[in-house]
Formats: sequence, structure tokens, C-alpha cells
Amino acid sequence: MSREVRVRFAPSPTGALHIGGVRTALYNYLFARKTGGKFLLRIEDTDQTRFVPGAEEYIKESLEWLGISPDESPWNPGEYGPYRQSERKEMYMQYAQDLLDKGHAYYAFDTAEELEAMRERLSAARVVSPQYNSITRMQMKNSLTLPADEVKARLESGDPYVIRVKIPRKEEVRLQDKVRGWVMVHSSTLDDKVLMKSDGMPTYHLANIVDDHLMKITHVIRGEEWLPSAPLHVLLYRYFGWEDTMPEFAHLPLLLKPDGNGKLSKRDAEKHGFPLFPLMWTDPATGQVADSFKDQGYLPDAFLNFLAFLGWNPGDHREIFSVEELVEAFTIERIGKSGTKFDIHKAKWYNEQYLRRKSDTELAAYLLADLAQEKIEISQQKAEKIAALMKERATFPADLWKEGRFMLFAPEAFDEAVADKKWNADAVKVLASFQAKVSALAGDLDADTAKHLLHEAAEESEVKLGKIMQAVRLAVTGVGAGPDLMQVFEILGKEELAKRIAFALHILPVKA
RNA sequence: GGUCCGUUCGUCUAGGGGUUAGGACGUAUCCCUUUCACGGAUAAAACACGGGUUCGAUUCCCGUACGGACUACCA
Repeated sequence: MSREVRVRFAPSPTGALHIGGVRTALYNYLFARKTGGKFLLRIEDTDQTRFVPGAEEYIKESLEWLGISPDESPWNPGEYGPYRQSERKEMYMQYAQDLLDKGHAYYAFDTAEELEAMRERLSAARVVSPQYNSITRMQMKNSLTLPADEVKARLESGDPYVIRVKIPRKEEVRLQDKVRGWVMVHSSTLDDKVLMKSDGMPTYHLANIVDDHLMKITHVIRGEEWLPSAPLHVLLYRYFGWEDTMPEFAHLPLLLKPDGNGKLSKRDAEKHGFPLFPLMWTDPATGQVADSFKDQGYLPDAFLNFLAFLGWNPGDHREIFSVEELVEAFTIERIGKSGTKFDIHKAKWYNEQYLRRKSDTELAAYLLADLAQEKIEISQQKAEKIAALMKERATFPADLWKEGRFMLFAPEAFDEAVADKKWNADAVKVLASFQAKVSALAGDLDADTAKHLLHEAAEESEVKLGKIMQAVRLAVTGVGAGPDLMQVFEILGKEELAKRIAFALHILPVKA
């Protein structure tokens, strides 16, 4: 009997969802689609002190932007809700109680100061890893050391307490990870983690296991930072008696700094000028605004393709994958083991590839939107022509007009280096003649006609066209490089073209 | 410090007991071209180190180094 695949993305709403989290969500999504299963989103907000307003909406909008929305979520609940742990608060105590009853958990009354004192004492005694465990718990204030009536009295009087898991002294805990293979840990290195906090909220460990079980999760795909606590989770499944339906684990490699070593951080992003977040994020506490992939001009499908390849590959030489193709090709087995350094160059390359594959109509929409921001109006037809001409040389949609500004505005100044080298009497002669021909033209100026007229002008002046093309470009665009000139002429139209040449002829000094 | 995880060109990676160790990004050169870009071609560029096992190891095993994660009443 095989269960329907159910996977979840379980972020904590403590700020903007960062790129590593987005990748985790993506892998979960791909796996669910591939296996015909369900992808759900659960908000892990058991720590009220870290709750950040707006973070949940941010997660939702980020996934929507990328087109990887969950099948079940707080805003689109399935039959296993609620999908926010804060709203599930009442459910957890009975499970903690179950562990208490079975002797796999106990009450602990130690204050923060007492815990601190314990750690200091242990450190002073050169204990290698000071922790609340099978040995040290016997010196602490808990239901294992205190007389039963005192425990009872403390509980009844409302003394603050936590519930801790009772980790066995000597036990080998094994787990099979789909990415890493067998991982073995000895229970003596584990500590008695808090399961229920004194505020009545469960910790991640308890809530996570209970919810995954209740929500019938079959595969846990999450970041490698969770690998050290996975043995504890295995133990909890065992103590609850849920081992037969325990999900399979897959711990993803981490995203690392582009240079040097270490985990990818906000500082690296700032240093290298690349974003870390899918959408723009304003920190509600500081008002600080963080840049985003979307706002820098990354296309969602390109970004997704790039993200998928950060730690995964299809095993062949293909690089460009639509979401559908990613779903088709994705397997957990092909996820890599080692950390991945983040390289923004590859992201840009993906963006270029996707940009070039977009239709002129699609790109014209981006262009028109950008221009509207600048309060510039051009026709749909003209926008499409510009898009067609510029898309081969753009990385982001905004480049369409940033790099092609001269198609909308006549040059006010001319590149001096180019003028020095290329502006000469021959060029002036041909341009003057060409300008006259353009002005005298009866119909519209298209690229072919422009070329024809320019050839004519050159021949009449007995000048080789190749010698003066740079000068012609300079006169019309103000710079020495750019897209096909005849296409530019067509977009400009004959009046604008004639006007620009006249202006250049007037401004630029003629050399002998 | 302890536990766990990892290590193939600068980067992302394929591969796997015998290979000219493959691809992509980036870099360089050439071709195309009215320029720049695109596109095409070519080049430089890697198995961390030391021991085993083996006829043979980059591949398997052990160790070392290096890197990372975790080590909270945070997730």
C-alpha cells in the first residue's frame, strides 16, 4: 500500500523568505507535482516573540510570483487544518501528555538562571558539551528528581514548567536520508530538548512531528540545518508509535557565499549587489528596504530554472527547463550533497536566455510599463519593434529601453572618442547627401529603403560605406555601438532621422 | 570544544576501478558583422592531501586537512 505523496514547506514568519527557503519550497513543489501528490504550506509560528507582521503575506506572494503556490495552506485550507501552528496550540498538549504517560518525557522546573549555572558549572568542570541530558538531568529540578508530591504541588500552584523529552542513555539512532544515505548518531550526544515551552506553546520539534503526522506528510524535504535534529525526530516518531508512517527525509545542501566560505548572508548580497529575496521587503521594525529578484528584473521562470539547478541537475546536458520540464525531470536522487556557492552570473545568464525566448509582444508589455513609469508614451507597434531589436542584447527587461534610450530621445551630446576617430569630411559629405534624400522621400522610411538611400549617397560621394558607418551611427545615436542601424532608422522615422543628422552636422566640428 | 555533514576546472556540476575526466557560467582568442551584442568555433582551467585495498584508484576503505551545519523555553 503506497500512500499519496504529501510534502510541506514549513517556514517561520520571521521576515522575508530568502532564496534558500524559496529553493526548498521549489523542490517540495516539484516533487509533489512529479509524484502526483500534494504540496502544502504550514506556518510555523510557535515563537510569538519572533513574529513579524507581513511575513506570511510575503511568503504567499513570493510563491505566487513564481507560480508554485501550495495546494493546501492557511489561505486555501485542505482537510488537515488549521495550517498555522499558533492556531493548533490546543492540540499539542495531549501529545506531550502521551509522552509523559509513556515515560518518554518529564516536567522540568529549572529557571533560566539555573540552566545557565548548570552550563557554567559543566564548562568549568571541562565537560565537553554541557547540556541537559541523561546524566545532568539528575541534578536539576524536574519530575525525575523531585518527590512526586512536590511535582504535583508545583504543577497545581501554577509554577512555570517545560516538558522535556527523555533521551535514552545508550542507544544508536539510525535514519535513512534520501540525499545523504544512512546517518547514525548515538543518543548520548543528544540532549533532552524542550518539547513544550513554559508559555504553553510547543517547540519546533514537537509541533513539527505532530503536524507532519496529522497532515499525513510522506516526505520531509528541508535544509541541511535540520539534519542534526533529525535523530530526535526519529525518536519522537518511535515514542508516539508512528514509526510505520514516518516520513522519508531529504536534507538539502546549503547555499553558500559566492566568495570565500560560509553560509550565504545578507552582507554578501549587499557586497556583490545581488538580491537575496524574491520580492521587495520592508523590515517593519527598521523600515529598511531589501532589494529583490523581481525588482531587479529577473523573470519568474528564469529565476525558477536557475534556482532548481542550485543543488540539483537532470544528469544530462540540458540547462533550460520550463516548470513542466523540471517537474518531469526532477528526482530527489539527483540532489547533490555538497554546499552550493551562489553565483549571480548564472542567474543573469538564465535571465538572458529566457528574455530572448519571449515574444516581442510580451517584451513590449514590459517596455510599455517601464515607460509609463517615466511618463513616456509610445505606440504598441513601436514598442514591439524596439523589443525585437533590443532583446538580444538585454539581460533585464529594463535594459530594453535603458540601452535603447537613443531610440526615444535624440542625442544631446556625442561620444568624443568616437567623434575624434570617425568624424571626417567624407562622413559629413555622405550624411548631408543622405539627409537630403531622406527628407525628399515620399513614403515611409523602412529599413531597406534607408539602406538603399545610404548606399546611393555613399556611391555618389565615392566613399566606401564601411569607412563612415560609425560616423553615421554617432550622428544618429550619439554613441559608437548599438543595434542594427537601418532598423533604428525605421523606428525613428524619416523626420526624426533627418532632424538628428542635421543637428549632428551642425554641432560636430568638421576636420580636414 | 563536541556531534553530524561535505570536498571534481574560479563557479554550478556529469562521471565512475582502466576515460583525451564531459557539459554550462565566467575568462581569452578567432569567425560572422556597418559597431556593440547575439550566434558559431577554439583555448586555458579540476578529481584537497596521505596511507591502504587492487594488476590498476579521481572512483572503494581509513586517516589528515579544509569547509559547513548544529550545539536555545528560535525555527
